[in-house]
Amino acid sequence: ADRLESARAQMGLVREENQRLKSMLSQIVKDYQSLQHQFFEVVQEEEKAEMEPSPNKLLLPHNQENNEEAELLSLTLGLSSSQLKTEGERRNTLTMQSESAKNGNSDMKQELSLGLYDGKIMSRDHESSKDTKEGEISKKWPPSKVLKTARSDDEQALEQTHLKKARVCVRVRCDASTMEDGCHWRKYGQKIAKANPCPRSYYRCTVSPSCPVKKQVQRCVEDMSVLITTYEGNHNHPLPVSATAMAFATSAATSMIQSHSSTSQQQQQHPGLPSPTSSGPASATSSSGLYGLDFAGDRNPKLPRLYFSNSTSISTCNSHPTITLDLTSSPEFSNHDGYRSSSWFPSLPKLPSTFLSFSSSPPSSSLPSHLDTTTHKSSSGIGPRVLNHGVPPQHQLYLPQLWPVTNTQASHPQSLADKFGAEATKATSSNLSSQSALVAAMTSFVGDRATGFLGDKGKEGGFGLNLKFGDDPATPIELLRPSPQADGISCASSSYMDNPMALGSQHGPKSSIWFPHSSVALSTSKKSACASMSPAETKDHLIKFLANSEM
DNA sequence: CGATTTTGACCGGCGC
DNA sequence: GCGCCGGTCAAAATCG
Ligand SMILES: [Zn+2]
Repeated sequence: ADRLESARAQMGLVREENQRLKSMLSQIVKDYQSLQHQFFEVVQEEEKAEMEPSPNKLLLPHNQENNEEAELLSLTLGLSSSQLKTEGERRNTLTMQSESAKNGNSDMKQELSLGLYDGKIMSRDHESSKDTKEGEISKKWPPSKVLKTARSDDEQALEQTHLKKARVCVRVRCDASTMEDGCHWRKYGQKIAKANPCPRSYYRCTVSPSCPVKKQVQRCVEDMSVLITTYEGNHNHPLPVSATAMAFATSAATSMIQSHSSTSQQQQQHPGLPSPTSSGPASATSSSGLYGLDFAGDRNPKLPRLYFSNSTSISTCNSHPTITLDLTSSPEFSNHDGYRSSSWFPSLPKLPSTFLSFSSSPPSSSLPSHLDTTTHKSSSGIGPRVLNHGVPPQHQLYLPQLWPVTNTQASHPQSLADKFGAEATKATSSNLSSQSALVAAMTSFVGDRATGFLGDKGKEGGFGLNLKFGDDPATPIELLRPSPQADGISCASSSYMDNPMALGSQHGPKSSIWFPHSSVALSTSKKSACASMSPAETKDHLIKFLANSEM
């Protein structure tokens, strides 16, 4: 009886805690959203007024070997570093002044119209934009001749580090020809890269005609069931909630790379999607502590330990700084782990390089190795599986289930595309989303309550995001979304998340969030502070950022 | 009919 | 300068 009593008490506490966390999280998320929104507005305005690449460019700080963003959002409040911040402000004012000639300097006025306007301007990429505004080419990232001058500065900056735009490579087990990440993509090319019989497809984000984001998809040579998606750039527009997860993850990773590379030059390269040609100087990097979200306290009831994947690494391929998130570990993690440690990242001592991993169970909690043996048939069937069963399961195998078991069912591998609702897909994508979303949420949470003061400025009620830390240790964190009616935001259940179309068309702008390219979020983890930026710094940025966009 | 995919031409960077 | 190579363009073909 006594025992029971205490147990009950504990449960109560836990529940309470849970509750608190929940509300906090939802709050945070809301804040975040509103923040994004504001940011977006600001950027839009700037974009509209922009066309003044040169000056901005010049002001761009060195470590800004940004992605395309540099040009598009050259005036955005640089999130990457504090100095940036200030510079950004300055820039802001500048542009404002110049622009003020036409229309006041107020940003809020044009918010709405801006969006539309923006959309129109770029109706037709190249030519139209070219002739529209006198000579303000500038914004077209499709690099090329025209930009030459405008970019030169950037280029130089890039050259300094010998690196090109950062990329985020995501490995995920997926049968569909392309991973559903919530965005809309248009394929613009396909090529068979050397060293990999599987053709590589090139996609470009079509959500906004001006969006610089690109991605390339290719199957993994070693394991055909693994899809390697490489993202490049950050969206310059709000995107459907269904896409925020990935977007966030990638943008965060990107900024991470940036900050990382700016400080330390450790790069490691790996074969894989990237062509083998890449053979730059690659120094091993212990990415362990580097990445945020390594919520220590696994024992701490407060925060669950999060690991994104058992493997995240930074490398350089074709002079593109690349961060790789490996989400393939789920079902047959042991295999992969082995594989990975042996061939994927040969030089990397497979240390628990954690980025975000979503296993609520502590690493130590050995996961039943049998798990892999049992679950592993899944999608397979295709291609050779190179598995080194023999390889000793690495220490870091926590994370048995990134996805619910259901996902392993892939009964009809190929047909994924059509039967979108199919279990497999659903499980996969939705969870992927949830996970990332979770990360996002957690990140911002841990990152800083600074966001808190943003209060309820959020116009659209944000997508109520409720976290529920499963009671069952085996069950990873679960993301619960409010019903559509709840807040006007769609995506009631995760299943909705799977269909971007539905989201986009039915719910319009309301259900969108924009993740600029926040470095803020990422570097905020507590214990594992990013080498390049201390939490404090981050906080500072965040605050400044907020203040900035607040006006 | 608009949006997207296909696919071979085309381009710039790089190593030789 | 040449050819390989990762990428991109863009016209034609398809899709829905
Ligand atoms: Zn986009």
